Amino acid sequence: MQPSLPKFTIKLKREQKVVEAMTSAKTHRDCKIGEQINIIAPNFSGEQESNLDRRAQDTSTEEKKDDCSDDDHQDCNNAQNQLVVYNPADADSDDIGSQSSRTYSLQNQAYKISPSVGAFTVQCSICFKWRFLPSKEKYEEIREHITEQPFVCEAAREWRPEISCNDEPDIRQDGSRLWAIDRPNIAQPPRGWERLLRIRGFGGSRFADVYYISPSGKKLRSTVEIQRYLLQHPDEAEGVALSRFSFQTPKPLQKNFVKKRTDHVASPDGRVNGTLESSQGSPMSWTRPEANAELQLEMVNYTAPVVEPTDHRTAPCQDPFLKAIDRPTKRSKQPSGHMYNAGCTYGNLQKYEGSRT
DNA sequence: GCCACCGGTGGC
DNA sequence: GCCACCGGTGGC
Repeated sequence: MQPSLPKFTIKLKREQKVVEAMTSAKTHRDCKIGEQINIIAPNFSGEQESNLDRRAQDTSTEEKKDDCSDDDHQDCNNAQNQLVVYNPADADSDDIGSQSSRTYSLQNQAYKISPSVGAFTVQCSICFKWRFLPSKEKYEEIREHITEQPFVCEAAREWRPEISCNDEPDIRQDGSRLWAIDRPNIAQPPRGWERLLRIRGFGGSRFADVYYISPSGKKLRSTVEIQRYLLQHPDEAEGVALSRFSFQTPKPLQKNFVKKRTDHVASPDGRVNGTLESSQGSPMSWTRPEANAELQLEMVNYTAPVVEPTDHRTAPCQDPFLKAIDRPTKRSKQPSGHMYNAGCTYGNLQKYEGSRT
């Protein structure tokens, strides 16, 4: 039994994807912070699912395969303490780019939700069930110390007094989301500052961007900019250490989510090096944004989602929290069909990955 | 003109 | 291959 390691999940706004982060023993060994990100896209087939929340799903009656073939999440059996950055219904949220927060009711309580990320969950290190977190702030608080202080259901009683490991998980991995591994132990932003994670579209040159919003609303995108800003705004720099800022981003499980640096640019007909790009040529199953648009989270009147012990490898998602709409890409330059082609099954993904260099 | 988003690239 | 940084650009 290897030591438990953090695992994070992020569900992307309007992308019907969950970016899930977990820490595997391997990555912990290989990486300074020992994190990876697993992204699971729409129509993700359980047959080919990752092992990200295998333990969580093991709480159901279904049987699991033990193929941890992917090097990046091979130590899936140690996936614990997962955090999920999960986006609530954003159908009415056109202010995706804004920094404003919304309030919604979660089990008769009002919680502030970041429009850029949404709701957050964490995986219990005891029962491996996933629990929603009431806020991004709580997520960041837990993430900051997730390694030395693994999350347990009991800790959720802070905002859900009745919760226990005996309750159904709030969320399970299914095929409708994108998974990525977030980084553990990222310092909470200094008081008055906000850390923003923006997920890019499929096939981009990188997976995500991190921004910090200063108390005065200035958006900063690198430590250089922050350092410069602090020098120019000493009133906001007091007690603010650069070490409090981290621009580390989650990493997608779907390895081809991010275009390789050596990848060739696809020609207009979608061909790369004479072959069709995955978005058109692979047998992936895609979810169009229009289809996703009708999927909305139901964060209001929240109760712990009751998930039947069905086979998630084939059954559609029944958890209302798993319903989300996609985050539109502002730049029309990126074909939406390409972007939403992230909705591949895991098997297809691996097949595709196998063709990568 | 602003800015969110994306790509490119140097450095490691 | 990954990260950090920053320039380009299209939508508004």
